[in-house]
Amino acid sequence: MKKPVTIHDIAVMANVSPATVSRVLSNSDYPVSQELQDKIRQIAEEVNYIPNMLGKQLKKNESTTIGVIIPSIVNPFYSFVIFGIEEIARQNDHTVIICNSLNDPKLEEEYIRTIMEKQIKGLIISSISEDRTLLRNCINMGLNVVAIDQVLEEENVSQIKFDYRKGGYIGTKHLLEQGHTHIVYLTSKLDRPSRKSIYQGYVDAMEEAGLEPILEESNAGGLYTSVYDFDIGKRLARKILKSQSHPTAIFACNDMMAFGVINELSIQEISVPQDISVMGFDGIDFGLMIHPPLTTVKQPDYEMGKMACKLLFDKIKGDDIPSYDVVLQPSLIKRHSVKQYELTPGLS
Amino acid sequence: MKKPVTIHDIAVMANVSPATVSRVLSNSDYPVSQELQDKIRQIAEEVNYIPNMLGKQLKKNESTTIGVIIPSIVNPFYSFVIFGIEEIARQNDHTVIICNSLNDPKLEEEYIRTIMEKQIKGLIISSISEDRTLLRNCINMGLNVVAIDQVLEEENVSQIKFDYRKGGYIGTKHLLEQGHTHIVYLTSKLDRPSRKSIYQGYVDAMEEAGLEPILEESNAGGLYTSVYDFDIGKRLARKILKSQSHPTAIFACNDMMAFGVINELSIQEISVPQDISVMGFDGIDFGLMIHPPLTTVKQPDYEMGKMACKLLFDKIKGDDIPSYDVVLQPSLIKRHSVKQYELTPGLS
DNA sequence: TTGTACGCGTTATCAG
DNA sequence: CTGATAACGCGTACAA
Repeated sequence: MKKPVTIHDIAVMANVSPATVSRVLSNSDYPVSQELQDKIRQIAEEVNYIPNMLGKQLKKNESTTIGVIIPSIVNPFYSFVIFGIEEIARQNDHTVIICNSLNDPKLEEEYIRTIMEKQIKGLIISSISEDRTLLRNCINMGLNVVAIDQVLEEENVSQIKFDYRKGGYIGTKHLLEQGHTHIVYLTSKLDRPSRKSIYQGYVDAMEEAGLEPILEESNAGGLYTSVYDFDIGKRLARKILKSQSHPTAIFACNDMMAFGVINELSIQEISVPQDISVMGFDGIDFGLMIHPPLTTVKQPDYEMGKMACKLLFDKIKGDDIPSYDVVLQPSLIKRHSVKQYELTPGLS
Repeated sequence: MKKPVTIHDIAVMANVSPATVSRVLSNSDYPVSQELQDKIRQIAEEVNYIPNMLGKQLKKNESTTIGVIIPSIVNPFYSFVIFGIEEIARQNDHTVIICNSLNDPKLEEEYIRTIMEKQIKGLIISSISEDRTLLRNCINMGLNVVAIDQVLEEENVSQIKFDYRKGGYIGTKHLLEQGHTHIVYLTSKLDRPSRKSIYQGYVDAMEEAGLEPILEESNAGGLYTSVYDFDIGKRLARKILKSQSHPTAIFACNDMMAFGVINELSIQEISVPQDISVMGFDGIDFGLMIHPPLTTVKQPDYEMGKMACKLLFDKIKGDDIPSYDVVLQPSLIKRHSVKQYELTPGLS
């Protein structure tokens, strides 16, 4: 295991100064004679020179990696977000470090600290923490931050927002347009702004139609596996079936829960959508693999990641560009888990 | 955006030398009087000192990040692998950079180079490339490598293997034991050792039972999305139904394909498992969310990631420990996509 | 127990 | 156009 070769080594081999080698090998625009350029490049090639980023970054105080903090990568939604992020990062010759906060503010803080220590200049975060003092500090020290998924109202952080309320609204609206009037909304704990917004959209659409919103909320808090939401869906579905309310449609706050609902209904031999219609929220690919394929509200995950990363590089490069937010719009994916009733003439 | 404070700054504030500050703040075992320790720590706290890892690493030639190269994070299997990796990495105060090779040897090479430039000492890789010269070089220069998923027969790389053949064998065996004799094996292109091995296990079990193996192979090559495999499953299912072969069971080379098969069968109103049984391979969580819940062969993804990362740290720390491989065993997850025929007395 | 001085690999400044 | 030299922030012989 020999020592790696440095520009100094190459310098002595080529009988030039390390400065000249640096200028050539780092593609500086500083003028160097073609003759020396060729010579140096050839030697570098021969000895398999690999530049040391640490030295470079220490000197230039720049970084070629960005940090991403999300609750958990074991969630198709975030997988796609990261996929988008990584694509843009690669185009900008940056690499991505992934941090699963597991919905734990303590872990989140630990990761932010690590990111600062590593002199990373850019962070994309879905923050779960209430306490913003650390992040505030880091921003003041030059960290560029883009928030996704969860809003993060802080000066100088850009946000990729998503119109959750509208998502809840158009999902409900679709059910109404198909003739449903007895629609219950299923959700895991309404402890995050995003979840509240979806619910709000549902409420708005219902009230607009002069109908009574019916909420079924799970009080269980914050795990992060997909099976977990699935189970919540099953449990709430059972609860609804036992109750006296007989909805014609169920709107679940995410696709996993919707899968759970459909699963439970099919076990109890209630057919979807003939007996009860089901609407999801997220638009992950698996929705089209189940039976019936899930009608759902699409939250653009991959695009969200790409946008977030582009925005981040805008911030990192142009220090004079003002922070701006982007609000992505939901769209409806019509598949086959929602039944159309006889159109009621009164509805549009 | 003020300059970050360094140990030198703290040194002047405390009227001591930078060396003393370094010794205290880096928790060196070098003796420093309690008095000074307290003083220095307090000042560091007050001024919100954040150590610069770059300087530290440049000096000590150590790294606190490991690299992971996998085909695509948008694949539940790899998501879980990474989840396991990150957990162990965190326990060892390391951070993880994710590289999606997208099954492109060119990209893979690019990432390996980047990892070397960043002076990273540990790499976990599911390599797609045929050409090992670069990796060979890196290993000689001190890179520690653990291979997962795809075998990588190189001196000094440890491997987390998985007994694919056995997986194919026990999956088939289960179908045989349930009384099936007409079993067809569905697979995407047999261009990787892992896929060949599963198929081999299937063939072994069939021949052992004196039955004819039937192979249905997709010739389409290398995309990386889940929907892709799903579609292959659907297409191959259609092909089988059109053909004169009338299998009682279908064994798919991964769960996504199995989902596709089940989906296509259910669309054509062929009921699973009453008319045709389906066996998957992977054991991802979604298998239990579909109808019927998928019987499948489990490949331990999360555990694979954890093992790989532990092995990697063994290599990084103990430079005298010999490389060793770990072979993980498959297990059968019995759910409800396989029907039991009347037991044939002749079979065990 | 503390301080001095140097070097890790690189780039930027300045002088030639 | 090229070279010497001084940083970047930190750890560590060696000296005191």
